[in-house]
Amino acid sequence: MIPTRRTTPLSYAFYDRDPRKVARALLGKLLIRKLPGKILSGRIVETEAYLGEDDLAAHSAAGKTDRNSILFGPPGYAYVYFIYGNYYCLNVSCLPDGVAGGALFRAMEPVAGINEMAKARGIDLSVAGGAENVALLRRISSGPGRMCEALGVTRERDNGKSFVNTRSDLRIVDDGYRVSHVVVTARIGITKSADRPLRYVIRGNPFVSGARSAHSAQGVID
DNA sequence: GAGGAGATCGTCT
DNA sequence: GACGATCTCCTCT
Repeated sequence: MIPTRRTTPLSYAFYDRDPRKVARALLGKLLIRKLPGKILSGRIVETEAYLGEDDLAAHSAAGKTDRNSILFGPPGYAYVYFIYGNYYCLNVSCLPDGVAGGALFRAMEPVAGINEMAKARGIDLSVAGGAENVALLRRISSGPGRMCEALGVTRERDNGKSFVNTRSDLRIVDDGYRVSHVVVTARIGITKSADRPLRYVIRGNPFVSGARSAHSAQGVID
């Protein structure tokens, strides 16, 4: 599924709105990491919306700190945080400067630079049927921590980076791919405000994360 | 295939 | 000092 169509970078205005709309609209877009001499990319298949100060599960719920200040800044910037001593998670800020909100990238389908991303994850695609083995490909970027590891995203390197600036090495583009059905479920891995339907996944896509809980979670088709 | 628990450390109180 | 927007390994069925 190499993108051959013309791609359009998402604009500042795309992110300058309700995180629920942004999270929903991000599905099907291409997340691109430009590295010297190569490009890594994947199609976004799963996101979550975090609404700001009135959403107890959001990092911004307790107010602005050094850590979460990006969420309170202008839209279209990367908010990267370190979690559980091992993993990074990547968000994009939403809503106007001064209003907290963001969308978390939870899973993507590998599109380009697959071998590099697999290598970064410590996955060997040279085994029998590796490149066509969906179970193996899932392990590359089906989960927030996995995505970041595959794309080499770290807080030191990417926190506060613009998704809109044409010189940024972290971009999101629309290649014309259209999502037919979106399933909306409760968010994963949180305890506060855990029942709010703010997780968005492409229905039937094998690359979404949380397969265990996803089977039992009640989803609403949007 | 499903479920449980440990690893690991930055951030906040 | 406690907790956490996770992942992987291990065990059980």
